[in-house]
Amino acid sequence: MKFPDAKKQFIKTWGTLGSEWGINRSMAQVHALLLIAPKPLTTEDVMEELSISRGNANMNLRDLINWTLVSKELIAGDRKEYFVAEKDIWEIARRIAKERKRREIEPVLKALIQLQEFEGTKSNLEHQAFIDTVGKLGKFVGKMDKSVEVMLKADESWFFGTLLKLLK
Amino acid sequence: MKFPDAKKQFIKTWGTLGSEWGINRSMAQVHALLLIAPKPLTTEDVMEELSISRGNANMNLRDLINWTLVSKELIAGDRKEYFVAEKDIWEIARRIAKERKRREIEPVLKALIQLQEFEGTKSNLEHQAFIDTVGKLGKFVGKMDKSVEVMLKADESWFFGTLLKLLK
DNA sequence: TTAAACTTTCAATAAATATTGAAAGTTTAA
DNA sequence: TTAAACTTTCAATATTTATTGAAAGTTTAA
Repeated sequence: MKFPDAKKQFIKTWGTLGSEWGINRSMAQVHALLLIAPKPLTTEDVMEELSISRGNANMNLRDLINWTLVSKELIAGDRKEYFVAEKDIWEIARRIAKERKRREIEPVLKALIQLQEFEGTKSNLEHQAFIDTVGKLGKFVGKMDKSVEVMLKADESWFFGTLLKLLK
Repeated sequence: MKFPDAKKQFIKTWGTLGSEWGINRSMAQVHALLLIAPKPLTTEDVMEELSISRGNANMNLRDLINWTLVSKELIAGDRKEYFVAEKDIWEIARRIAKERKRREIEPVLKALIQLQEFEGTKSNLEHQAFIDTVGKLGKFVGKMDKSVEVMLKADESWFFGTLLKLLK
């Protein structure tokens, strides 16, 4: 396989994964492109490589910066903005985990805890099933949240090495 | 908060989480409804409770069955099909993990391994950056895959117990 | 200042995805 | 058998989400 095809294939694969995980396909593709770029790219580079519009490239780059997966880089003597992706895979995983925890797990946890205030009637089957499920789900999501915290504090070799060895 | 509101709130919360994770909002809502149902529901029950069409209810129930999160239940002397959700939260998590591993992680891993066949030119910066990133990503996704395998074999108290104890 | 170089915004449009509902298909009781 | 009871399918439609591109906004060099 020649380089241009390998590159296309990689971008496509990452884009597919992104969309399966609720992430905009273009955003995942811009990320893929930057992940394999040996040097900072401009908005124009991204537009050209992925055949997307300026607005699209700009918005997705901005989103990637919000996710802290990409940062702007200034190059002396050039007015253009350049972009680079974080290349350390473990660091990427941590940043994604951190954001998803904040954006998704925490609000759900909060909602579930709030729903635990519902008291209901002891003799009412529907009420009891609700209380039971919401209680168990709340506990579970709480543990998930704590687990992500552990992962955020850990370093990669501890996480994959020590932990997984202990769990076997 | 009264029961009907708590119920609505729960269904809404679960639906939102679903759509953030690339799952059809209706499918997540049908799941939520079944999770808190004290007894099996029919397609009609689902249609009515969620104000969705017969076709929609049917398709989402079928999808949930494919995910092994819901099963059909026969009630003697009744021609209708009834549906129940798995209620054990750890079991739900395992089944989701199992399916996502199979549908998403494994194909990406396969693609990344295949891309590692690309050899490239030593003096070519682009080639070297590509090889480096794809190699590291492949290793990482491989570890993720293994971790999910561990989780699938573990039981809940072992998994969260060990993990969370190590935090302290 | 000014104007060129560059970035951002956003209303219009396109594309993707979900939903409907009626028709076709299947099963069962009589 | 048949027809009622029930489930599934799928083309049409609606809804949501992503993309475009030109205009507005910002920054910088001269």
